[in-house]
Amino acid sequence: MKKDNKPQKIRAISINKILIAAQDEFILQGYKGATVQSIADSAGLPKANVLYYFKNKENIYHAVLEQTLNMWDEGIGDILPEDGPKLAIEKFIRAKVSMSFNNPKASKIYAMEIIQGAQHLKDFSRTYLRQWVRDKSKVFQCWIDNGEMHQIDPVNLIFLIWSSTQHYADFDNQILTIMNRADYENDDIEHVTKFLTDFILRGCRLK
Amino acid sequence: MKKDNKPQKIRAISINKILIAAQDEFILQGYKGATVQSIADSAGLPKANVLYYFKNKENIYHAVLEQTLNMWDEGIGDILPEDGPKLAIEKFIRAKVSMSFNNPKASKIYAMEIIQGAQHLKDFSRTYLRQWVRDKSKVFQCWIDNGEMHQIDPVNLIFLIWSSTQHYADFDNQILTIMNRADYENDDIEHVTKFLTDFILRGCRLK
DNA sequence: TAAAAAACACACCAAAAGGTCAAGTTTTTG
DNA sequence: CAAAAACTTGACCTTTTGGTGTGTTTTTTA
Repeated sequence: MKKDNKPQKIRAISINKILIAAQDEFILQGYKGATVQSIADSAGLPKANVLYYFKNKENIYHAVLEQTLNMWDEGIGDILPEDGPKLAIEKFIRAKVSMSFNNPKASKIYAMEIIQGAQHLKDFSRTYLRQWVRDKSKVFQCWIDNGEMHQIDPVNLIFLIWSSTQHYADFDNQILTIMNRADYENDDIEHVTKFLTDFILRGCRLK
Repeated sequence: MKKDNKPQKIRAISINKILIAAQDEFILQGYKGATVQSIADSAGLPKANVLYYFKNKENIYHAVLEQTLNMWDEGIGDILPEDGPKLAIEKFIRAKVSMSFNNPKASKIYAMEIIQGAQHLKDFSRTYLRQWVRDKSKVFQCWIDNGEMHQIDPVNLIFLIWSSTQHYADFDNQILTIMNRADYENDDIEHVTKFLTDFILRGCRLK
């Protein structure tokens, strides 16, 4: 007799367990290094059961990646013309730092995928991301033209904000080791957000 | 009959071919995904020959990593008290950007290692890197105390410089795709160096 | 509550991959 | 120039792993 899981939810629960386990394994072992068996163990299911929900390993990876992209998309924040440069940048940085601290795993999966050649993300970069950068660059350029903001290359500014915020997720191991700490604490988000916001606003001569 | 390779250099040449091939394979396929056979193929040697020079795959990886760390070490630049904050930061950024554009592969190997938990680099981080950050932080702190520099958290400043410079190596695929370009060009190094130097110096109120 | 659908799980298989061996060939050395 | 050392390589062995097949149990549905 089984525990009375809400009916019709077994599938969703199992898939979720698998995806969480798979994310961990893919980060720690890489795509090839993560075995279906290790994912199954980590999810607390027999291997055959994992392959019952996902036809093969490739599909598991795709599902993890899709989940990651959704998160990326949600967490990206936005840059709205009506906010003006100062508020927009503040919001953007806050959103990205928040993402990094609250969802480091998504950031890592994404980073590894790009570093390894972006095989599965070429389309995403070529279409969605490229357009996003162009759109937001245009917003920055407007502010510059209006004299609301110092002359700064918007594209490289975006890259700088992405990299400096994601660093706290992707390189958390290194950062914690250097600071001789076991884990991030609540204060850290605020501290980093404040540091980056102040620094970058000054970089933009907005402070 | 063989080509007259400089005598006694066969070993050095073969090992070098293997390490170059291995670096590529490890980046593209990850540790587990890179096979001894694929490394051998890429190096133009039979598998058994590769295993003659390196007892096993683990050893190949260690050699690649060691090479990477040496490069990291050479390319890190330095932060000298006598340079004063402005020049020191300029030099530091220039060195790191140069590293990123001229040796992106080393940066990628390093990044993947850290993201995956820094299994092989824990010692390096715990000893060398931690001390480096502490030493250089102290230098920054002196400048701050002397009023030569705005009050800024030196540790996070170092992280920001590391991340924003390495981004151009680790994420080159994404950057190029977004900018709709096939490769970096010579101008890019200068452009990025200038952008980052100006921006970060402003962030430090040194400009 | 009985039939159908979904979920579970053991045993097995074929391919891939790490690594060994032994028999050669080339190069160095005394 | 002969013996030793270094190098080269195909064949082979063992383990791992992705994936399948088949039968059983649980859950849903009518």
